Amino acid sequence: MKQSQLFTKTHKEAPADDIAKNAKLLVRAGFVDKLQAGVYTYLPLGLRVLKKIENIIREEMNTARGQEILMPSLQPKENWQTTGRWDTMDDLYKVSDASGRENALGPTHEEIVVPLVKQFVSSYRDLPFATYQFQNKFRMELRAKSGILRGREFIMKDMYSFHRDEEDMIAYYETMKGVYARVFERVGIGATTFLTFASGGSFAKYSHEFQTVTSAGEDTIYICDKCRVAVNNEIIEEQKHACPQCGEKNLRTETSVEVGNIFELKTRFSAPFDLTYKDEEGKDRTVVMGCYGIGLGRVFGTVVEVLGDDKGLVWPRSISPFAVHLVEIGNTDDATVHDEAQRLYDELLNKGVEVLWDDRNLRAGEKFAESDLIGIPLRIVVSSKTLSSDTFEVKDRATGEVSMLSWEELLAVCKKQ
RNA sequence: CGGGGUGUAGUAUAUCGGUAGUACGUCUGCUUUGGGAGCAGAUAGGCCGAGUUCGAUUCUCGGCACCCCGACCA
Repeated sequence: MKQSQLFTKTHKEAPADDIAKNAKLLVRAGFVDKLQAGVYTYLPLGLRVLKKIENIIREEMNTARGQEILMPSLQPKENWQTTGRWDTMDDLYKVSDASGRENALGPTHEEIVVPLVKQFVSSYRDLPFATYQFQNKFRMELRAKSGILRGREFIMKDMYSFHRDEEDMIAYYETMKGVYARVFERVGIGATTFLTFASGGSFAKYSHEFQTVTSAGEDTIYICDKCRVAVNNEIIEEQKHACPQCGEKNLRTETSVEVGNIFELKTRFSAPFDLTYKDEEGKDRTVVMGCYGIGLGRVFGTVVEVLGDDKGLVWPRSISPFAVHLVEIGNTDDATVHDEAQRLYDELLNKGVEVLWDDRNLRAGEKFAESDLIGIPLRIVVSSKTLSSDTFEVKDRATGEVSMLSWEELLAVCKKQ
């Protein structure tokens, strides 16, 4: 894409009132726009990142045999009354129409997915399976905060699994731990993300969260470096400051943000909707469920918090809006610079490389500063200086390292995943 | 929801109970072109409502919005 055609612009200064690094950088770089507290628009660059995160998650959910669907946000009150959550869930948005009919704006989808699958499940032969979606969730947070980390409307991947018994559910739940770890690895926060024991709510002894260490977080976890697991502060009393896996008492304390969680729902939602199947003996049995969530905005913002530096965003290749930032400079008098940039742009596109081409007639300093702010992993400069050479000047955004590469070498680094 | 803070142009800010100023941005022109450049010109602003006052952006009250701390967060 040509940068001259991007309708968004970057800002030299960040909004004064936001403290969160992710909010400052993402707004400055033109990735997101804040409509109101906790409610954001994803702009072209930001949406590209969001979609890449989404696709990574989708690939992993499909690998886990999840089947993608899309359920509505507007949800009848009756469904929520069936589980009792119409009255007990404090952060539920309730809307009513002209005739007085009440709906919830979905904060989660157990109340919808369970009646849905009830239409299709009747035998033990129909189990197990899992279904998931990417969908906007609404939660009336009393205090939205930390940029896109805690919003009132946000996109979430929520998956629900259905099983004939707890044993089968737990086996699937265990595989999902690995699937989740792979997701966070792929989006670039694997090294700082820990499987964390958390409270199980009313369903199970523990649930599991994936917590990423960052000062922007709002949770406190205790990490066992031996097992690479952690314990959430909320259950530390019953855990007595010990690793639940090896018993180690010397745990490292960190501030972290919850980027995903998995729950054993068991029959909490299948029972009220009477979601049952017939077993081999023809006896009715209640379906056992698990659920698995990842907040996409959370993941997005967390990557910014963990990897961003004082110059701006720093994207891992896997979720960068573009693979390379082609920057031409000094093109005013010398049309050959622009021609060379055009040639390179076309060639890279031809090879399937995603390029953002800064074709604007601006000063070098401005373009470099903006390139650093946007944070695409590789920057190629075309200028009168580079024209005479057969090599390309490539700068690594994360390390700042500059190297001169041949066309083959350039293609290789551009395509490297 | 409790506590604290802040609302002035697209952004960041200044001053003031009496004509609202600066920088960045944006627009026009010229110069400049390897780290947010320069000159000239232009553009655009007091969150809403009530009160005090001859006069309120400024003081008072109410509302709303935003930020921060806390509580909350299947």
